[in-house]
Amino acid sequence: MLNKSALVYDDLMQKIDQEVYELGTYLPSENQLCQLYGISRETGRKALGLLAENGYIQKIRGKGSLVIEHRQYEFPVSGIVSYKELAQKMHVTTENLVYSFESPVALPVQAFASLGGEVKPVPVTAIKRVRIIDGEPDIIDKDYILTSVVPDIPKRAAADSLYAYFEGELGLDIAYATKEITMEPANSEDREQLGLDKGAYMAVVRSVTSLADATAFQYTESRHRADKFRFRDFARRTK
Amino acid sequence: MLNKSALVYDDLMQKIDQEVYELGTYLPSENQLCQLYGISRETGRKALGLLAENGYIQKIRGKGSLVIEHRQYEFPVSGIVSYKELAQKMHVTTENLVYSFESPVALPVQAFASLGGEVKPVPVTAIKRVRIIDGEPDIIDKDYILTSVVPDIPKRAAADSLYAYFEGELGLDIAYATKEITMEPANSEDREQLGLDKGAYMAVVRSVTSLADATAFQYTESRHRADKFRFRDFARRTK
DNA sequence: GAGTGGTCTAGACCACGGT
DNA sequence: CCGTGGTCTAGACCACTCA
Repeated sequence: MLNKSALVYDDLMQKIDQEVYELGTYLPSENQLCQLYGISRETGRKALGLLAENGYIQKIRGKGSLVIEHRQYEFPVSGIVSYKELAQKMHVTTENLVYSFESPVALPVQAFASLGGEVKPVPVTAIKRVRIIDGEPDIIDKDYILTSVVPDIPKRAAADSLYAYFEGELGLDIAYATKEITMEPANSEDREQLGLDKGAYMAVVRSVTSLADATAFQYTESRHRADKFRFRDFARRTK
Repeated sequence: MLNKSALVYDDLMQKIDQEVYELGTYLPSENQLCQLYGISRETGRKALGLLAENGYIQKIRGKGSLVIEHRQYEFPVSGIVSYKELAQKMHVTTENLVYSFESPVALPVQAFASLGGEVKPVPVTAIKRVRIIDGEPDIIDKDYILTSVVPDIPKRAAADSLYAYFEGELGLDIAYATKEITMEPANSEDREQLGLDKGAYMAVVRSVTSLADATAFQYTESRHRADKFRFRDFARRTK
Protein backbone atom coordinates (compact mmCIF):
# COMPACT_ATOMS: atom_id res chain seq x y z
CA MET A 1 0.00 0.00 0.00
CA LEU A 2 1.54 3.23 -1.14
CA ASN A 3 0.82 6.81 -0.21
CA LYS A 4 -2.27 8.49 -1.47
CA SER A 5 -0.14 11.08 -3.22
CA ALA A 6 1.98 8.37 -4.84
CA LEU A 7 -1.14 6.55 -6.02
CA VAL A 8 -2.49 9.75 -7.55
CA TYR A 9 0.90 10.44 -9.12
CA ASP A 10 1.06 6.97 -10.67
CA ASP A 11 -2.50 7.19 -11.94
CA LEU A 12 -2.02 10.59 -13.54
CA MET A 13 1.33 9.58 -15.01
CA GLN A 14 -0.14 6.48 -16.60
CA LYS A 15 -3.05 8.43 -18.00
CA ILE A 16 -0.63 10.92 -19.52
CA ASP A 17 1.45 8.11 -21.02
CA GLN A 18 -1.69 6.49 -22.40
CA GLU A 19 -2.91 9.86 -23.68
CA VAL A 20 -6.06 9.82 -21.61
CA TYR A 21 -4.78 13.30 -20.86
CA GLU A 22 -3.30 14.48 -24.12
CA LEU A 23 -0.34 16.66 -24.81
CA GLY A 24 -1.31 20.32 -24.78
CA THR A 25 -4.43 19.80 -22.67
CA TYR A 26 -4.99 20.48 -18.98
CA LEU A 27 -5.32 17.97 -16.17
CA PRO A 28 -8.37 18.24 -13.91
CA SER A 29 -8.00 21.23 -11.59
CA GLU A 30 -6.69 20.75 -8.08
CA ASN A 31 -10.19 21.03 -6.64
CA GLN A 32 -11.46 18.45 -9.12
CA LEU A 33 -8.64 16.09 -8.16
CA CYS A 34 -9.75 16.39 -4.54
CA GLN A 35 -13.18 15.09 -5.48
CA LEU A 36 -11.97 12.57 -8.07
CA TYR A 37 -9.62 10.83 -5.65
CA GLY A 38 -11.18 11.77 -2.34
CA ILE A 39 -8.09 13.57 -1.10
CA SER A 40 -7.20 16.93 0.33
CA ARG A 41 -5.79 19.63 -1.89
CA GLU A 42 -2.25 19.51 -0.52
CA THR A 43 -2.10 15.78 -1.18
CA GLY A 44 -3.08 16.33 -4.79
CA ARG A 45 -0.58 19.16 -5.02
CA LYS A 46 2.19 16.84 -3.90
CA ALA A 47 1.39 14.50 -6.79
CA LEU A 48 1.23 17.40 -9.25
CA GLY A 49 4.52 18.76 -7.93
CA LEU A 50 6.20 15.44 -8.68
CA LEU A 51 4.74 15.35 -12.17
CA ALA A 52 6.04 18.87 -12.79
CA GLU A 53 9.46 18.00 -11.43
CA ASN A 54 9.69 15.02 -13.74
CA GLY A 55 8.68 16.95 -16.83
CA TYR A 56 5.16 15.67 -17.35
CA ILE A 57 3.30 18.90 -16.73
CA GLN A 58 3.77 22.63 -16.43
CA LYS A 59 1.64 24.29 -13.80
CA ILE A 60 0.31 27.65 -14.94
CA ARG A 61 -1.34 29.90 -12.41
CA GLY A 62 -4.87 30.90 -13.23
CA LYS A 63 -5.10 28.23 -15.91
CA GLY A 64 -4.19 24.73 -14.77
CA SER A 65 -1.70 21.89 -15.15
CA LEU A 66 -0.69 21.66 -18.80
CA VAL A 67 0.56 18.33 -20.17
CA ILE A 68 3.88 19.00 -21.91
CA GLU A 69 6.12 16.91 -24.10
CA HIS A 70 7.77 14.26 -22.01
CA ARG A 71 10.88 12.40 -23.03
CA GLN A 72 10.74 8.77 -22.20
CA TYR A 73 13.73 7.19 -20.62
CA GLU A 74 16.58 6.89 -23.05
CA PHE A 75 19.71 4.90 -22.91
CA PRO A 76 21.78 4.89 -20.92
CA VAL A 77 20.56 6.82 -17.93
CA SER A 78 18.41 9.66 -16.79
CA GLY A 79 17.77 9.89 -13.11
CA ILE A 80 18.77 6.75 -11.31
CA VAL A 81 17.41 3.66 -12.92
CA SER A 82 18.91 0.23 -13.31
CA TYR A 83 20.08 -1.06 -16.63
CA LYS A 84 17.50 -3.83 -16.64
CA GLU A 85 14.64 -1.44 -15.88
CA LEU A 86 15.72 0.72 -18.80
CA ALA A 87 16.03 -2.16 -21.20
CA GLN A 88 12.49 -3.25 -20.36
CA LYS A 89 11.03 0.22 -20.90
CA MET A 90 12.87 0.57 -24.20
CA HIS A 91 11.78 -2.85 -25.44
CA VAL A 92 15.29 -3.67 -26.49
CA THR A 93 16.80 -7.11 -26.64
CA THR A 94 19.71 -7.08 -24.28
CA GLU A 95 22.32 -9.44 -22.97
CA ASN A 96 24.48 -9.17 -19.96
CA LEU A 97 27.86 -10.87 -20.05
CA VAL A 98 29.78 -11.14 -16.78
CA TYR A 99 33.43 -11.42 -17.78
CA SER A 100 35.01 -10.84 -14.39
CA PHE A 101 33.84 -11.54 -10.84
CA GLU A 102 36.06 -11.18 -7.78
CA SER A 103 34.82 -11.37 -4.21
CA PRO A 104 36.03 -10.36 -1.79
CA VAL A 105 38.92 -8.30 -3.08
CA ALA A 106 40.61 -5.35 -1.36
CA LEU A 107 40.66 -2.33 -3.65
CA PRO A 108 41.43 1.34 -3.05
CA VAL A 109 38.19 2.88 -4.27
CA GLN A 110 38.31 6.62 -3.98
CA ALA A 111 34.55 6.93 -3.76
CA PHE A 112 34.53 5.10 -0.44
CA ALA A 113 37.33 7.08 1.17
CA SER A 114 36.34 8.87 4.36
CA LEU A 115 36.27 12.63 4.08
CA GLY A 116 39.72 14.04 3.63
CA GLY A 117 41.15 10.67 4.59
CA GLU A 118 43.52 8.31 2.85
CA VAL A 119 42.29 6.16 0.02
CA LYS A 120 42.76 2.82 1.70
CA PRO A 121 41.98 -0.57 0.21
CA VAL A 122 38.50 -1.72 1.24
CA PRO A 123 36.88 -5.14 0.76
CA VAL A 124 34.55 -5.06 -2.21
CA THR A 125 32.94 -7.32 -4.72
CA ALA A 126 34.24 -6.34 -8.16
CA ILE A 127 32.09 -7.19 -11.16
CA LYS A 128 32.79 -6.42 -14.80
CA ARG A 129 30.05 -6.83 -17.37
CA VAL A 130 29.51 -6.19 -21.04
CA ARG A 131 26.07 -5.00 -22.09
CA ILE A 132 25.04 -6.34 -25.46
CA ILE A 133 22.26 -4.36 -27.09
CA ASP A 134 20.54 -5.75 -30.17
CA GLY A 135 23.43 -8.14 -30.60
CA GLU A 136 26.17 -5.53 -30.35
CA PRO A 137 28.44 -5.00 -27.34
CA ASP A 138 28.07 -1.30 -26.47
CA ILE A 139 28.74 -0.80 -22.78
CA ILE A 140 31.20 -1.98 -20.16
CA ASP A 141 30.02 -1.73 -16.56
CA LYS A 142 32.48 -2.09 -13.70
CA ASP A 143 30.80 -2.30 -10.29
CA TYR A 144 32.45 -2.22 -6.90
CA ILE A 145 30.14 -3.05 -3.99
CA LEU A 146 31.15 -2.79 -0.36
CA THR A 147 31.15 -6.25 1.24
CA SER A 148 30.39 -4.59 4.57
CA VAL A 149 26.96 -3.72 3.14
CA VAL A 150 26.48 -6.66 0.76
CA PRO A 151 28.58 -9.58 2.04
CA ASP A 152 27.74 -11.95 -0.77
CA ILE A 153 26.46 -11.55 -4.31
CA PRO A 154 25.24 -14.61 -6.18
CA LYS A 155 26.56 -14.91 -9.73
CA ARG A 156 23.00 -15.06 -11.06
CA ALA A 157 22.30 -11.63 -9.54
CA ALA A 158 25.22 -10.19 -11.49
CA ALA A 159 23.98 -11.82 -14.67
CA ASP A 160 20.44 -10.58 -14.08
CA SER A 161 20.14 -7.30 -12.18
CA LEU A 162 22.12 -6.08 -9.20
CA TYR A 163 19.44 -3.56 -8.29
CA ALA A 164 16.72 -6.21 -8.25
CA TYR A 165 18.91 -8.25 -5.90
CA PHE A 166 19.79 -5.33 -3.62
CA GLU A 167 16.26 -4.02 -3.35
CA GLY A 168 14.08 -7.06 -3.91
CA GLU A 169 16.00 -9.75 -2.06
CA LEU A 170 18.12 -7.84 0.42
CA GLY A 171 15.61 -5.07 1.08
CA LEU A 172 18.19 -2.34 0.69
CA ASP A 173 16.72 1.14 0.38
CA ILE A 174 18.59 2.81 -2.47
CA ALA A 175 18.11 6.55 -2.16
CA TYR A 176 20.39 8.64 -4.36
CA ALA A 177 23.46 8.76 -6.57
CA THR A 178 25.98 11.27 -7.80
CA LYS A 179 27.06 10.90 -11.40
CA GLU A 180 29.78 12.33 -13.54
CA ILE A 181 30.00 12.11 -17.31
CA THR A 182 33.27 12.63 -19.15
CA MET A 183 34.71 11.74 -22.53
CA GLU A 184 37.89 9.70 -22.67
CA PRO A 185 39.94 7.76 -25.20
CA ALA A 186 39.19 4.05 -25.27
CA ASN A 187 41.68 1.91 -23.34
CA SER A 188 42.83 -1.55 -24.36
CA GLU A 189 40.13 -3.23 -22.28
CA ASP A 190 37.44 -1.14 -24.00
CA ARG A 191 38.78 -1.99 -27.42
CA GLU A 192 39.06 -5.67 -26.61
CA GLN A 193 35.60 -6.10 -25.07
CA LEU A 194 33.71 -3.90 -27.51
CA GLY A 195 35.74 -4.54 -30.62
CA LEU A 196 36.84 -0.95 -31.22
CA ASP A 197 39.66 0.54 -33.24
CA LYS A 198 42.52 2.52 -31.85
CA GLY A 199 41.59 6.19 -31.55
CA ALA A 200 38.00 5.41 -30.51
CA TYR A 201 36.39 7.55 -27.82
CA MET A 202 34.24 6.51 -24.87
CA ALA A 203 31.57 8.24 -22.82
CA VAL A 204 32.39 7.39 -19.23
CA VAL A 205 29.78 7.63 -16.48
CA ARG A 206 31.15 7.31 -12.96
CA SER A 207 28.64 7.14 -10.15
CA VAL A 208 28.42 6.58 -6.43
CA THR A 209 25.17 5.16 -5.11
CA SER A 210 23.96 5.62 -1.53
CA LEU A 211 21.30 4.11 0.68
CA ALA A 212 18.56 5.90 2.60
CA ASP A 213 20.84 6.03 5.64
CA ALA A 214 23.39 7.90 3.49
CA THR A 215 25.80 4.96 3.23
CA ALA A 216 27.75 5.07 -0.03
CA PHE A 217 27.93 1.39 -0.91
CA GLN A 218 28.43 1.10 -4.68
CA TYR A 219 30.81 2.66 -7.15
CA THR A 220 30.18 2.14 -10.83
CA GLU A 221 32.17 3.01 -13.90
CA SER A 222 30.07 2.68 -17.02
CA ARG A 223 31.94 3.00 -20.30
CA HIS A 224 29.88 3.58 -23.45
CA ARG A 225 30.75 3.52 -27.12
CA ALA A 226 30.76 7.19 -28.08
CA ASP A 227 28.54 6.75 -31.13
CA LYS A 228 25.84 4.98 -29.12
CA PHE A 229 25.83 7.28 -26.14
CA ARG A 230 22.93 9.60 -25.42
CA PHE A 231 21.96 11.30 -22.18
CA ARG A 232 18.70 13.12 -21.78
CA ASP A 233 17.74 15.38 -18.95
CA PHE A 234 14.85 17.53 -17.85
CA ALA A 235 15.73 20.41 -15.55
CA ARG A 236 13.82 23.20 -13.92
CA ARG A 237 15.26 26.62 -13.34
CA THR A 238 15.79 27.39 -9.68
CA LYS A 239 15.66 31.01 -8.58
CA MET B 1 10.20 39.48 -0.85
CA LEU B 2 10.39 35.75 -1.33
CA ASN B 3 8.43 32.91 0.20
CA LYS B 4 9.05 31.91 3.76
CA SER B 5 10.05 28.45 2.59
CA ALA B 6 12.45 29.92 0.01
CA LEU B 7 13.99 32.16 2.65
CA VAL B 8 14.50 29.20 4.96
CA TYR B 9 15.92 27.18 2.07
CA ASP B 10 18.39 29.92 1.16
CA ASP B 11 19.43 30.40 4.77
CA LEU B 12 20.02 26.70 5.39
CA MET B 13 21.82 26.29 2.06
CA GLN B 14 24.17 29.15 2.83
CA LYS B 15 24.86 27.81 6.30
CA ILE B 16 25.68 24.42 4.80
CA ASP B 17 27.99 26.01 2.23
CA GLN B 18 29.67 28.04 4.96
CA GLU B 19 29.90 24.95 7.16
CA VAL B 20 27.84 26.42 9.94
CA TYR B 21 26.16 23.05 9.56
CA GLU B 22 29.01 20.69 8.82
CA LEU B 23 29.13 17.65 6.64
CA GLY B 24 28.02 14.56 8.54
CA THR B 25 26.04 16.49 11.15
CA TYR B 26 22.31 17.01 11.45
CA LEU B 27 20.32 20.15 10.80
CA PRO B 28 17.97 21.36 13.53
CA SER B 29 14.92 19.12 13.69
CA GLU B 30 11.74 20.12 11.93
CA ASN B 31 10.17 21.23 15.19
CA GLN B 32 13.23 23.32 16.01
CA LEU B 33 13.08 24.94 12.57
CA CYS B 34 9.49 25.95 13.32
CA GLN B 35 10.65 27.87 16.36
CA LEU B 36 13.89 29.16 14.83
CA TYR B 37 12.14 30.73 11.86
CA GLY B 38 8.65 31.21 13.23
CA ILE B 39 7.05 28.98 10.61
CA SER B 40 4.76 26.00 10.50
CA ARG B 41 6.14 22.53 10.11
CA GLU B 42 4.99 21.99 6.53
CA THR B 43 6.68 25.21 5.48
CA GLY B 44 9.96 24.04 6.96
CA ARG B 45 9.47 20.66 5.33
CA LYS B 46 9.14 22.30 1.94
CA ALA B 47 12.54 23.92 2.42
CA LEU B 48 14.08 20.64 3.61
CA GLY B 49 12.53 18.81 0.66
CA LEU B 50 14.24 21.19 -1.74
CA LEU B 51 17.56 20.75 0.02
CA ALA B 52 17.20 16.98 -0.23
CA GLU B 53 16.25 17.17 -3.89
CA ASN B 54 19.32 19.24 -4.64
CA GLY B 55 21.69 16.93 -2.81
CA TYR B 56 22.45 18.97 0.27
CA ILE B 57 20.89 16.69 2.85
CA GLN B 58 19.55 13.20 3.35
CA LYS B 59 16.47 12.98 5.53
CA ILE B 60 16.56 9.97 7.83
CA ARG B 61 13.43 9.04 9.70
CA GLY B 62 13.83 8.85 13.45
CA LYS B 63 17.15 10.71 13.25
CA GLY B 64 17.06 13.96 11.32
CA SER B 65 18.35 15.77 8.24
CA LEU B 66 21.94 14.74 7.62
CA VAL B 67 24.24 17.08 5.71
CA ILE B 68 25.83 15.06 2.89
CA GLU B 69 28.61 15.78 0.44
CA HIS B 70 27.40 18.30 -2.07
CA ARG B 71 29.00 18.83 -5.44
CA GLN B 72 29.28 22.44 -6.37
CA TYR B 73 28.31 23.48 -9.83
CA GLU B 74 30.76 22.26 -12.40
CA PHE B 75 31.29 23.20 -15.97
CA PRO B 76 29.49 23.08 -18.20
CA VAL B 77 26.02 22.49 -16.82
CA SER B 78 24.11 20.86 -14.08
CA GLY B 79 20.49 21.80 -13.81
CA ILE B 80 19.66 24.87 -15.82
CA VAL B 81 22.05 27.68 -15.16
CA SER B 82 23.44 30.30 -17.46
CA TYR B 83 27.03 30.25 -18.58
CA LYS B 84 27.77 33.52 -16.82
CA GLU B 85 26.27 32.34 -13.54
CA LEU B 86 28.47 29.25 -13.70
CA ALA B 87 31.61 31.17 -14.49
CA GLN B 88 31.03 33.41 -11.48
CA LYS B 89 30.51 30.49 -9.12
CA MET B 90 33.60 28.76 -10.43
CA HIS B 91 35.76 31.87 -10.16
CA VAL B 92 37.09 31.35 -13.64
CA THR B 93 38.26 34.05 -15.99
CA THR B 94 36.09 33.82 -19.02
CA GLU B 95 35.58 35.60 -22.30
CA ASN B 96 32.68 35.53 -24.63
CA LEU B 97 33.35 36.12 -28.31
CA VAL B 98 30.34 36.70 -30.57
CA TYR B 99 31.49 35.64 -34.03
CA SER B 100 28.11 35.57 -35.76
CA PHE B 101 24.90 37.51 -35.18
CA GLU B 102 21.91 37.38 -37.53
CA SER B 103 18.51 38.88 -36.76
CA PRO B 104 15.95 38.27 -37.91
CA VAL B 105 16.65 35.18 -40.00
CA ALA B 106 14.19 32.47 -41.03
CA LEU B 107 15.51 29.04 -40.02
CA PRO B 108 13.89 25.60 -39.86
CA VAL B 109 14.55 24.78 -36.21
CA GLN B 110 13.18 21.38 -35.35
CA ALA B 111 12.77 22.23 -31.70
CA PHE B 112 10.14 24.82 -32.55
CA ALA B 113 8.09 22.62 -34.85
CA SER B 114 4.49 22.14 -33.79
CA LEU B 115 3.66 18.63 -32.69
CA GLY B 116 3.79 16.23 -35.58
CA GLY B 117 3.88 19.17 -37.94
CA GLU B 118 6.30 20.20 -40.63
CA VAL B 119 9.59 21.77 -39.73
CA LYS B 120 8.94 25.16 -41.24
CA PRO B 121 11.34 28.08 -41.21
CA VAL B 122 10.59 30.42 -38.30
CA PRO B 123 12.01 33.89 -37.62
CA VAL B 124 14.77 33.68 -35.03
CA THR B 125 17.79 35.54 -33.84
CA ALA B 126 20.82 33.34 -34.47
CA ILE B 127 23.88 33.92 -32.30
CA LYS B 128 27.16 32.04 -32.40
CA ARG B 129 29.67 32.49 -29.61
CA VAL B 130 32.98 31.08 -28.53
CA ARG B 131 33.54 30.69 -24.80
CA ILE B 132 37.13 31.29 -23.82
CA ILE B 133 38.06 29.83 -20.45
CA ASP B 134 41.35 30.77 -18.86
CA GLY B 135 42.54 32.03 -22.23
CA GLU B 136 41.62 28.91 -24.16
CA PRO B 137 38.64 28.57 -26.52
CA ASP B 138 36.73 25.51 -25.27
CA ILE B 139 33.07 25.86 -26.17
CA ILE B 140 30.97 26.94 -29.11
CA ASP B 141 27.41 28.02 -28.30
CA LYS B 142 24.85 28.43 -31.05
CA ASP B 143 21.63 30.03 -29.87
CA TYR B 144 18.38 30.39 -31.79
CA ILE B 145 15.79 32.61 -30.10
CA LEU B 146 12.25 33.06 -31.39
CA THR B 147 11.72 36.67 -32.47
CA SER B 148 8.02 36.27 -31.67
CA VAL B 149 9.06 36.05 -28.00
CA VAL B 150 12.17 38.25 -28.06
CA PRO B 151 11.85 40.68 -30.98
CA ASP B 152 15.20 42.33 -30.51
CA ILE B 153 18.43 41.37 -28.80
CA PRO B 154 21.08 44.05 -28.27
CA LYS B 155 24.59 42.99 -29.21
CA ARG B 156 25.82 43.80 -25.70
CA ALA B 157 23.35 41.24 -24.29
CA ALA B 158 24.89 38.55 -26.48
CA ALA B 159 28.36 39.56 -25.40
CA ASP B 160 27.35 39.59 -21.74
CA SER B 161 24.59 37.17 -20.79
CA LEU B 162 21.44 36.27 -22.67
CA TYR B 163 19.76 34.96 -19.52
CA ALA B 164 20.40 38.20 -17.65
CA TYR B 165 18.82 40.07 -20.54
CA PHE B 166 15.81 37.76 -20.85
CA GLU B 167 15.08 37.64 -17.15
CA GLY B 168 16.43 40.90 -15.82
CA GLU B 169 15.48 43.33 -18.56
CA LEU B 170 12.60 41.64 -20.35
CA GLY B 171 11.12 39.99 -17.28
CA LEU B 172 10.78 36.62 -18.98
CA ASP B 173 10.02 33.75 -16.60
CA ILE B 174 12.33 30.91 -17.63
CA ALA B 175 10.93 27.69 -16.22
CA TYR B 176 12.50 24.53 -17.60
CA ALA B 177 14.66 22.94 -20.29
CA THR B 178 15.18 19.59 -21.90
CA LYS B 179 18.75 18.65 -22.64
CA GLU B 180 20.46 15.98 -24.64
CA ILE B 181 24.14 15.10 -24.51
CA THR B 182 25.85 13.19 -27.30
CA MET B 183 29.37 12.69 -28.57
CA GLU B 184 30.17 13.61 -32.13
CA PRO B 185 33.19 14.13 -34.37
CA ALA B 186 34.33 17.74 -34.63
CA ASN B 187 33.16 19.52 -37.77
CA SER B 188 35.15 22.08 -39.70
CA GLU B 189 33.58 24.98 -37.77
CA ASP B 190 34.55 23.36 -34.46
CA ARG B 191 38.11 22.84 -35.61
CA GLU B 192 38.41 26.36 -36.93
CA GLN B 193 36.97 28.15 -33.90
CA LEU B 194 38.61 26.00 -31.25
CA GLY B 195 41.83 25.17 -33.05
CA LEU B 196 41.39 21.40 -33.07
CA ASP B 197 42.96 18.69 -35.17
CA LYS B 198 41.14 16.41 -37.53
CA GLY B 199 39.73 13.41 -35.70
CA ALA B 200 38.91 15.41 -32.57
CA TYR B 201 35.69 14.63 -30.73
CA MET B 202 33.10 16.99 -29.27
CA ALA B 203 30.56 16.73 -26.47
CA VAL B 204 27.40 18.25 -27.86
CA VAL B 205 24.63 19.52 -25.58
CA ARG B 206 21.41 20.36 -27.36
CA SER B 207 18.70 22.00 -25.29
CA VAL B 208 15.29 23.58 -25.62
CA THR B 209 14.35 26.16 -23.03
CA SER B 210 10.77 27.06 -22.14
CA LEU B 211 9.00 29.80 -20.23
CA ALA B 212 6.57 29.44 -17.33
CA ASP B 213 3.68 29.48 -19.81
CA ALA B 214 5.28 26.46 -21.52
CA THR B 215 6.44 28.41 -24.58
CA ALA B 216 9.59 26.88 -26.07
CA PHE B 217 11.50 29.98 -27.13
CA GLN B 218 15.19 29.09 -27.27
CA TYR B 219 17.17 26.30 -28.88
CA THR B 220 20.83 25.97 -28.01
CA GLU B 221 23.56 23.77 -29.37
CA SER B 222 26.57 23.84 -27.11
CA ARG B 223 29.68 22.13 -28.48
CA HIS B 224 32.48 21.34 -26.02
CA ARG B 225 36.02 20.14 -26.48
CA ALA B 226 35.86 16.51 -25.42
CA ASP B 227 38.84 16.72 -23.09
CA LYS B 228 37.37 19.67 -21.19
CA PHE B 229 33.86 18.36 -20.88
CA ARG B 230 32.40 17.28 -17.57
CA PHE B 231 28.80 16.86 -16.51
CA ARG B 232 27.80 16.24 -12.93
CA ASP B 233 24.42 15.20 -11.70
CA PHE B 234 22.69 14.34 -8.47
CA ALA B 235 19.70 12.05 -8.77
CA ARG B 236 17.27 10.46 -6.38
CA ARG B 237 15.79 7.05 -6.91
CA THR B 238 12.08 7.19 -7.61
CA LYS B 239 9.97 4.19 -6.69
C1' DG C 1 -16.50 37.53 -10.33
C1' DA C 2 -15.57 32.74 -10.65
C1' DG C 3 -11.96 29.52 -11.18
C1' DT C 4 -7.24 28.48 -11.19
C1' DG C 5 -2.77 27.55 -8.85
C1' DG C 6 0.75 29.39 -4.74
C1' DT C 7 1.51 29.65 0.02
C1' DC C 8 0.94 28.94 4.81
C1' DT C 9 -1.15 27.19 9.01
C1' DA C 10 -2.37 24.11 13.17
C1' DG C 11 -3.31 19.85 14.12
C1' DA C 12 -3.62 14.91 13.71
C1' DC C 13 -1.82 10.14 13.29
C1' DC C 14 1.81 7.02 11.89
C1' DA C 15 6.63 4.66 11.50
C1' DC C 16 11.16 4.55 12.93
C1' DG C 17 15.51 5.23 16.05
C1' DG C 18 17.65 5.41 20.32
C1' DT C 19 17.49 5.37 25.35
C1' DC D 1 9.30 6.26 26.09
C1' DC D 2 10.29 10.41 23.54
C1' DG D 3 11.97 12.72 19.55
C1' DT D 4 12.55 12.25 14.81
C1' DG D 5 10.66 12.51 10.04
C1' DG D 6 6.30 10.93 6.71
C1' DT D 7 1.69 11.72 5.56
C1' DC D 8 -2.71 13.79 5.36
C1' DT D 9 -6.31 17.10 6.44
C1' DA D 10 -9.48 21.40 6.30
C1' DG D 11 -9.21 25.82 5.96
C1' DA D 12 -7.43 30.34 5.05
C1' DC D 13 -5.64 34.16 2.10
C1' DC D 14 -3.31 35.63 -2.06
C1' DA D 15 -2.20 36.31 -7.27
C1' DC D 16 -3.36 35.35 -11.66
C1' DT D 17 -6.50 34.32 -15.97
C1' DC D 18 -10.44 34.80 -18.44
C1' DA D 19 -15.03 35.85 -19.61
